[in-house]
Amino acid sequence: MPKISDERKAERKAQILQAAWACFQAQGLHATTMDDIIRASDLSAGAVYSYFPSKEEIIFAAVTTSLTGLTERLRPLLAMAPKNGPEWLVHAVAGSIDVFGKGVRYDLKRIALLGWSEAQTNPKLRELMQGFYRSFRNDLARCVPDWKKTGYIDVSATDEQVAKSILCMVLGFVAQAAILADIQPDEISLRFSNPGGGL
Amino acid sequence: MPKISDERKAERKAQILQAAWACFQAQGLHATTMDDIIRASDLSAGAVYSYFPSKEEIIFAAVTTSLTGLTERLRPLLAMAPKNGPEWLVHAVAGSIDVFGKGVRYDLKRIALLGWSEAQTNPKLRELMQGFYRSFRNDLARCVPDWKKTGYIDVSATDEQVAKSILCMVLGFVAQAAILADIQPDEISLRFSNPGGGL
Amino acid sequence: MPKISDERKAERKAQILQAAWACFQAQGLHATTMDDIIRASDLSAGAVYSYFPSKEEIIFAAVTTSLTGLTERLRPLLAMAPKNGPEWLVHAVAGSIDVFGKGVRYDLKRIALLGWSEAQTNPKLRELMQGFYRSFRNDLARCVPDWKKTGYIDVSATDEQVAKSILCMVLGFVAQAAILADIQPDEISLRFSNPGGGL
Amino acid sequence: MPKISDERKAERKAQILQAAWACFQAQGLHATTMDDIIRASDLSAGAVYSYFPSKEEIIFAAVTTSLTGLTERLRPLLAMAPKNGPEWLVHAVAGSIDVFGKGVRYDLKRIALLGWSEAQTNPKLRELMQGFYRSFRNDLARCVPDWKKTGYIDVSATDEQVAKSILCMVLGFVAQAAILADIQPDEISLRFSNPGGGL
DNA sequence: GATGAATGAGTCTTCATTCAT
DNA sequence: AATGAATGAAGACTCATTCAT
Repeated sequence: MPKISDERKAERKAQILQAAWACFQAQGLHATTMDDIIRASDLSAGAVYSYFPSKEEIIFAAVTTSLTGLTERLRPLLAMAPKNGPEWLVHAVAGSIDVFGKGVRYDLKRIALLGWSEAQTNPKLRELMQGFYRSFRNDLARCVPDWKKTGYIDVSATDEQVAKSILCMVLGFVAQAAILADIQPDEISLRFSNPGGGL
Repeated sequence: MPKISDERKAERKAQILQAAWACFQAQGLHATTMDDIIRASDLSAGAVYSYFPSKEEIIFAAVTTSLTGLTERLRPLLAMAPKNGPEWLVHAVAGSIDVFGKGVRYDLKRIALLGWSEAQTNPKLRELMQGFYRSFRNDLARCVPDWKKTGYIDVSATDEQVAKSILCMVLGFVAQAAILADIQPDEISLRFSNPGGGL
Repeated sequence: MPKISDERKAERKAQILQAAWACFQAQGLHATTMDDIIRASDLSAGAVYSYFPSKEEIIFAAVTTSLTGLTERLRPLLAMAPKNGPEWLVHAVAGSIDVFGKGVRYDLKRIALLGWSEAQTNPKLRELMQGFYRSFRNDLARCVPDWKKTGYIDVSATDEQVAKSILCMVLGFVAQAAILADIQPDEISLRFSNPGGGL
Repeated sequence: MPKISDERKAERKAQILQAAWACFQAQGLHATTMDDIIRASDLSAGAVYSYFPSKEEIIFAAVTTSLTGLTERLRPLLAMAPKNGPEWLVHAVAGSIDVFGKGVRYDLKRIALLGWSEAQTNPKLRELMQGFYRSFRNDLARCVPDWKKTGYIDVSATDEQVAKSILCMVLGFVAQAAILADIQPDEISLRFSNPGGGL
């Protein structure tokens, strides 16, 4: 076999990653054996290992890929957020997460929980994830001044606190949808007022 | 040898569970070996197995214990919720989760993620967890009519949707605190109004 | 099973080591698989690994044991060397190596070559071996003054050079016997004189 | 494509063998993978396999080459041995081994040990090696009558025994130099007399 | 009741060799 | 002829669980 092209290489990597995610989703990160991934990817052990040096790297690459894909999808939503308001954004983001990978039987919400859990004990993964969520939260914070001007949200909270609160909403949606499986993106309501200004 | 008393038995079980959680938190559910738990609990393999028939049962019991303990702590907060409003409740619940087990180096937030993840592939655990969160959400829903009367929240959302939204807030706090470790319970803000009735 | 006694433990270790040597001698250090050793020692994989943490440690322990056993056998010979002369010592040492382990189908000469080879790339083993041979050579050097007095050997060579030369003889016997298998300990002759003081 | 010339073929073979030795010396025979050799020889896997059918054959060819090269170097020394005496010969042979391959970072002494070890379990290699050493020893034996005449050595030892003893010296030098790395060819002394004729 | 040594199926990973291109 | 991706059997090691003492 002559040298394989770079595209073909990337294709194979994607093929392995997709196989891996299918296994991870069905059995969990650790209960999935390399043999499962190897069989699911229709390759030999050696072939898989020529693309990824270890199971850990497959997990890392799989999470990275998910996070990168999600970033792409969130970018346009964030661009439209300032004029559409926070509730719209939460619905849009939650909706985007909800349908992510639906065509290929891939539930990003359930998979996110696996990643979060793994990040608790895997430093490299933890850093990757923190980077992603911090960046997203910063993007959120940058929308807040506009929202305050339009009167969408209470001016007394700092931009950062608002961003944290909205991230809570999004992460909470993911968790609740993954665990209880009975919540739709547009069911989230942000209509909390503050009667009399008291807390 | 004299039969062991029931209290002694419960004590031992608690001792094992505590050892297990310490390991789980440090290494994750699957990276923790029975040997780790056995050593940490200062018992013999046989002894541990006389209290729990398998590692899976230890995990299940550990989660159950956490959930039960949490339920106890949440009960009084839920009782005070109708008159204190939703933001107070979110702060109170998040705060309660935040300090849970702090005395014994036990971070409920991080551990919760492990449990959520495991519940994705372990049906028994999934059911347990669903029961707990559904019940909590129902309790929340029962507070909503009062909040609507007091004007705390928008009347157009159903009670269930409000409960779902508040649960998002709480679960999201847990996830964000576990992953980013830079959010305090009282930073969550619910002060979103709805200018012009739009969206 | 209750706690095992220290003697029983040492016995088991010896049992494993003996099994390992049998395999090593037959197949070489690297061609021997852990499975070979496990089967030969009539234990389970887990049992073997509870006594030795890795194959490398088994190799190291096996070499150490051989070297220790040999040291014991050489001690009395060295004590008698000053009065019996160098040729006697070479014959005695070579003879001792020749019969070492003959009862248990264990040829120290052939095994020594495996160890020497391994020491070329295994630093820990190399150090162990260097320590052993250096110490032996020092013992030899301490005999030389007596030999010089008795006229056994040429006074012009330093004690250390004589020790090196004798060690050559012994190591050379081991190598030659292992490779050609046609040399007896007492065939080694040291009767080289130096006519006319030349060279 | 044009057929490759025989010289080019031999060149390639030598290139592979040299690469192999470099790896063998650094990592040992078994720890060296075909991939190591392939990379070090700057050829493709297929190319290497077109010159040698297996790793074993590479090892065999490498040893053969070393032995052949050594034979060439020893021939003139053996021719001069009868008139120069045994000690001169030992120094000369040891010296020749010592400098062998020094230009190309190739330590014949260390490599010899790898070969000896391998020959313990590889019959084909064993035979090759036995042939070489037997032949060398015969050449030595043929020098002995002259040495006896000149009074260099004791007449009571058979020619074969003297040859064996000298081979011990040489092999022992190789082993000692490879293991302890602190002996020079001319440090070997053969000046052992036999006071009073006693053994 | 308690102990902890033993089990052995199962895990990840490597690597000599082949063969489609 | 040459390439190097692919194969897959085999290797070292782990660990949940058992059971003889």
